[in-house]
Amino acid sequence: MFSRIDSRSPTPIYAQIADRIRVAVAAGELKTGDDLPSVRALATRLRVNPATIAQAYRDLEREGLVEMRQGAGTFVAALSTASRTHEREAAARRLVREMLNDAARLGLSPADLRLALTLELPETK
Amino acid sequence: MFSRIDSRSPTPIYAQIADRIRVAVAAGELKTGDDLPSVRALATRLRVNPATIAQAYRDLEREGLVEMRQGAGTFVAALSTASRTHEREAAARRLVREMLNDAARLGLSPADLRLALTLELPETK
DNA sequence: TGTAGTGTATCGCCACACCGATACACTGAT
DNA sequence: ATCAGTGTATCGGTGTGGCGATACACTACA
Repeated sequence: MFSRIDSRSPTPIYAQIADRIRVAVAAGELKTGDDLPSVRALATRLRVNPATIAQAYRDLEREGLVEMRQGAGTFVAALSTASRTHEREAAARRLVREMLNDAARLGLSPADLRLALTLELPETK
Repeated sequence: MFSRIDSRSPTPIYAQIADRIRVAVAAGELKTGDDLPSVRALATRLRVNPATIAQAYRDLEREGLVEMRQGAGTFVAALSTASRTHEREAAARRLVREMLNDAARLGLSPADLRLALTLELPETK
């Protein structure tokens, strides 16, 4: 699951790890109550510092995706699929708003974005 | 034109300046051949270092938006409106691709994005 | 050809993000 | 009550980006 960790990537290690877990949860590979590898175990496996793993887990906890229990471990949080989709919608809207901001900073109009979207965004059936 | 420069903003000063000029060009406030304030003039006006202004101008030059001529000044580049729109389209597509990347990193599907777009993106007639 | 005005180049300081080393604090099973 | 296993906290090194100070190089115009 954590085969590809690139310490020379511009995206920091803790972010790469958090990303992996986010998609695993979204894809259903990780379910409510599943335990993640311990901070130490994953750290030694990836030859990385425990604090780095902890930072990834902490980010996920702030998002409500996992729950860290000192002394016990880190587990996928018990969220209903409803609230989970709600979270995804909120995240998607943040992304879109961010893109709109960037577009405004560059002097691009919503029409410019619409054109680009029809070209780049995969069709959904 | 440069009334609002916030040195405490997370977006660096040179980027704020470049942004202002980009939207001014996009809005037609600056036309081909218009000269921008000199590096020094703008630097003293904004109480900022000349190198900071130069960096903003250099970024705009790499984008092909302005032309810097040593000893002479900095001018809005002579681009056809056709190539200008082409540039805008390319920039918009970069933004969209970047958003798609972020979405993938977060485990969001194109469908999630579509929903968010219908909610956040202003209608265009 | 001088000079005022322009962009250019280099250096150094500062803040901040990333992350490794290390020690601490808690929990649960035995 | 112990102890192995868990998360937590802190410090420090390293790299990088932003940007100020300062000196340099070029150009246009009188």
